[in-house]
Amino acid sequence: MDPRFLRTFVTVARLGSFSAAARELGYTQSAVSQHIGVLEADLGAPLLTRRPVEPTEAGARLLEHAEPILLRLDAARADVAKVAGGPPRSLRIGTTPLACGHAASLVAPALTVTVRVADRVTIAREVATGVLDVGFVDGVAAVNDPLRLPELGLTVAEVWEEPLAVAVPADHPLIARTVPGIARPSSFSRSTDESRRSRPAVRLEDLVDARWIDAPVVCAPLDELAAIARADGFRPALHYDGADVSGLLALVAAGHGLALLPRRVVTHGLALAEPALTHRTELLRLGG
Amino acid sequence: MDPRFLRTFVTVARLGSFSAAARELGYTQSAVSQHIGVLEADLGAPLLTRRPVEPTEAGARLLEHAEPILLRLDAARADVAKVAGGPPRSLRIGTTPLACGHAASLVAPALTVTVRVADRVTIAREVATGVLDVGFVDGVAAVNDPLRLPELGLTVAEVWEEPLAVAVPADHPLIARTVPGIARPSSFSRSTDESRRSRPAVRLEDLVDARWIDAPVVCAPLDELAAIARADGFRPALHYDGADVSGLLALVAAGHGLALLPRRVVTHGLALAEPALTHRTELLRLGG
DNA sequence: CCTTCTTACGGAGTCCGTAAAAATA
DNA sequence: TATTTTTACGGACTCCGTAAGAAGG
Repeated sequence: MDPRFLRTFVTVARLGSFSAAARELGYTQSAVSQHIGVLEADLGAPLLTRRPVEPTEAGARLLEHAEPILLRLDAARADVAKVAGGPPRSLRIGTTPLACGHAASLVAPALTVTVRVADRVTIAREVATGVLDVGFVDGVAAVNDPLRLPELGLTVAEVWEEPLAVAVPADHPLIARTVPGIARPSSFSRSTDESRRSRPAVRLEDLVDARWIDAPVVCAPLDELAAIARADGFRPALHYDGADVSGLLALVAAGHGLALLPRRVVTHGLALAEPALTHRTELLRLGG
Repeated sequence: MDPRFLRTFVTVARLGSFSAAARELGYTQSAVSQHIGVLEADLGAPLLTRRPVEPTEAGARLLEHAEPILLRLDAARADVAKVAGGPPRSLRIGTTPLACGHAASLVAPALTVTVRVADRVTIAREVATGVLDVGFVDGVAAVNDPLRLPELGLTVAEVWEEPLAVAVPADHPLIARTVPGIARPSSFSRSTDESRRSRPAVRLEDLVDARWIDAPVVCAPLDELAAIARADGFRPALHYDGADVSGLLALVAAGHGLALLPRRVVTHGLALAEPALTHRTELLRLGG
């Protein structure tokens, strides 16, 4: 199973065409056909149907392994290159939108610093492959639990955890029902210990049936949230693909749904009863 | 980075010798030398020192990636072979010692069933590579958290969670100090809710400085426990390499140290205050 | 010197492009 | 028939064994 063949296999599967894959990879169609042929002979099973070109069951199984393998091979190369190469000339920082504040905590030395914002998995991948030097990623997790990221041999160099809150519109019925009158803009920043204690916090499982906004780039994807909170059925009322927090908050304010975010960015929100759930930011580095 | 070359690299690193690796892999010394040479040229850095043969810094980084990659390649092959091959003739079950009870829950169909007992990582590896059809592994984790296993594309088909207890000798000072008089053999099985409530449970972090027995094959390794319980310094008083629970309990009874085990196997023990920590057993299968 | 690793060289096999054939819509 | 994939074939390259050459201890 030559990695090159695996690469053409995933490319063919992705593009649904031998010829298109050949074009993308700089091979001839013939070569691609031979790659797939060798792979199928080696594994003893057809991996793709032809016309239309789609993965067979065996091919689907292989696909699920091939991509992590190829990614990890790139990570290995990048990791070796890093220790082999001398001191870095520039610093390339990657960060998810909400982790950007922590990224600023890195004192910038006398280097050219560039910052790139993307989603969690992209950041992890690019740190692993050496495109980025460090990455800041955030998400929702149980206290002291690492974020669930693809295993690429990355190390978590530093960790920050902060409380969560459910962002809600100012006039959301849930506020009226469970915590009357807290929906003031400064509810979190100004509330005293006393007012906070007197206000019952919301349990996540009670909000399962509410309308949620799925904003996987900004914070935890809903399906992941369901796994963490041990509650099925967080169905999205709306899918927000932006990377911008204020845009998400505007949607929440307009009543399109709720969102689970770090308390610091939430103006109208409900405190969480789950103390074991936090917003976690991790600083990722390559190697050990 | 031909996987074959990676394989000879890890073999050379493990054996500390080109010739020994050649013997083990069925190559000539020359071929092994060429493999390493190609790898070093490709990555642009020396990977091994010669005489003595030891990984360089770059080599150490590569090693950390190479083994998971090779394992995953085997897993991919096994996974495809599984869907390609017809219905299985025999069922090979792997299990960790404490998960064996759950393994018995698998109703055995009209197949030849063989059971193999090994440690967690071995079981996971052999399920991934198709040596075993299913695997039962156990360990300590936070409630609803998966066990930390090498990422090999395995699926968790079923899960059991049960309460934990700290196994202690009948006359351990901790019993006298924290929960006087509970060290009766039937303390857990016979205790009523009332007696249980009146008996203060023990927090794991209070036991950090106690003497522990590290029994990584039987239950969670101590270093992992430290990570889960967020407490450093679980230093082992004794390292138990056996796979046998009764042997471990005998050592505990003889006062050689404490052990964290599922409550069902503990006769003299302390209940845990952490409700979020459980003994978890997972049924592992290949593929999705 | 003896062990261990490296280098030189050549045969067998692999990889991939050109070109022609086959297959499917 | 038009498009896409497969097969045939050959050149260049790779892999690995034999054998001779360095390099340590």
